[in-house]
Amino acid sequence: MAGTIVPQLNNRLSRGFYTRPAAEVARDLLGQTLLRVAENGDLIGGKIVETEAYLAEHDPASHSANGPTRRNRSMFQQPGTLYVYTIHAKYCMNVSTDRSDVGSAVLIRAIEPLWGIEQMAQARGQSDLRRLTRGPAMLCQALGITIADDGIDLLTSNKLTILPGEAIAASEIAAGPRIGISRATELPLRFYVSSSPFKSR
DNA sequence: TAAACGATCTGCT
DNA sequence: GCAGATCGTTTAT
Repeated sequence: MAGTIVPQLNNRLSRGFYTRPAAEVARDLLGQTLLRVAENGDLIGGKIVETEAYLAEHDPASHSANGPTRRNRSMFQQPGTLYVYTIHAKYCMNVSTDRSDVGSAVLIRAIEPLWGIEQMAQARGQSDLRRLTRGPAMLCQALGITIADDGIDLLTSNKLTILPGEAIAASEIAAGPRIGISRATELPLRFYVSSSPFKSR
């Protein structure tokens, strides 16, 4: 069982992994391991099964479309920086990609819970495995990620990182329109593992 | 400083 | 499946 394998924190995805166009990073994050290290050392996380790319240029749906602001500044930090924002009174997490100065990121929308399921259930006030991390705000609540985590570096943080996971077969990877946006709705920048019951739709 | 708007979720049918 | 809650950020006055 995958959940019994203890993740090795010294084996993180590299800076170079994130230093590529957002769509590539979004696709390649599928299957990787998102891991939260709790205050008491508990490991909480799982396999990334759904992401969305927000591009550096010509993407009116991106928070960075009108340049840097106080809110989106983490998108303009070095690749691998966490960008947490509030929307509808909830939190969503992204990872900065591409180059520091262009403001692109990948939204992590859903994971398959593998480690710390008890802790996630408690944080969510919900025992149904399929309703623990099935959307960006649910995911943040399950992992205890808040606006206070905005700007942390996934390559050096002791609290949150991404490790290499299992490879996903190309035939299992699907792309489609991003969810919940009103502009650039036609671009196929949402990527997901088509067979996973943990993707948001 | 006021108003509008979401990269959403939950509860109820 | 859908209507309604929700509140920080942005943009306009």
